[in-house]
Amino acid sequence: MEKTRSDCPISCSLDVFGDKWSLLIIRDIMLRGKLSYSEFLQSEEKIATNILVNRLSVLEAEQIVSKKVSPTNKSKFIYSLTEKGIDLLPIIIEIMDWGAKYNANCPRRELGKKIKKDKAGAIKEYYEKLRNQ
Amino acid sequence: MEKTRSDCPISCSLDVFGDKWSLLIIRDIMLRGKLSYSEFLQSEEKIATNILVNRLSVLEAEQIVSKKVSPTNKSKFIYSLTEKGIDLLPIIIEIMDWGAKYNANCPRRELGKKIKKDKAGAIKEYYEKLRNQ
DNA sequence: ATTAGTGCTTGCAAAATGCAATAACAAATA
DNA sequence: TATTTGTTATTGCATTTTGCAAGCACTAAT
Repeated sequence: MEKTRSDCPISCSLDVFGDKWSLLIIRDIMLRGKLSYSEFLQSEEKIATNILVNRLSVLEAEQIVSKKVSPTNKSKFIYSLTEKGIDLLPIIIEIMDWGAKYNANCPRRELGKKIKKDKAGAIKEYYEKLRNQ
Repeated sequence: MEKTRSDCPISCSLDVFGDKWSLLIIRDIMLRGKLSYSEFLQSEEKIATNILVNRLSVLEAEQIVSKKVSPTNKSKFIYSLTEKGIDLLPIIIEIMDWGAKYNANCPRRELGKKIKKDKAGAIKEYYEKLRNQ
């Protein structure tokens, strides 16, 4: 990494993923089963290719995602979460919960409803799901 | 607000605070008892004045913070968290926990240790503290 | 041999950020 | 009253990041 602004853990975290795109890529991998560059590009927020390349490389450098050649298609790369990346789950869940609570236009779907009913249970469930893949 | 990128609650949340500075201002109010423009300026990350003004106005427009004239000094403004702002607590806590876990140079202080030992308890405790002020 | 899929680069315009200086205003002080 | 200090905010300018469109390199499939 370049340089940190301070030794505050919040500041250090934001140095890594404090932007409008990084956590959306994490969301795609974590909650939507997306694995590849072209799948990330298709998300409804329409990330630009140069931003996507840049964020993936930062996330890889920070060891939040790992990049491997696809076993089924040698010209394709597969991105997956590392342990450090999986540990972003509670942050993602809390941001989702807050967003759903305060945006009338953000309907809670399956996971959103589960979070509202039993947040700790939802986190636990998804942790297990993520660790076993 | 301008326009949202999608109706995903994570995306909508990041539309509001997905940058390197907004959550640091929230941190200052929430965990460090800072109240005023000049106190925010003093934080070790050294936010620029134009960014600070801009973020405070966005946070106020989003009803995350409220701005009032100081009762003790009529030429001073006091910023405080609204209910919506207080609800950012779990996000702040999770980001702090992740940052402390994965940055060797980010020592856990009081709150950090409390989070590691009993995260749910720490959140509950700070919720009560924030609601009663 | 051509076409389609996949990941990535480049160029350029627009927007955001960083930095330094300074303004507007109120309160305190000389 | 005049001056200084404290507080919030603006401005100008350089730098960096982002957004967008086009295209490149390579592999796989037809």
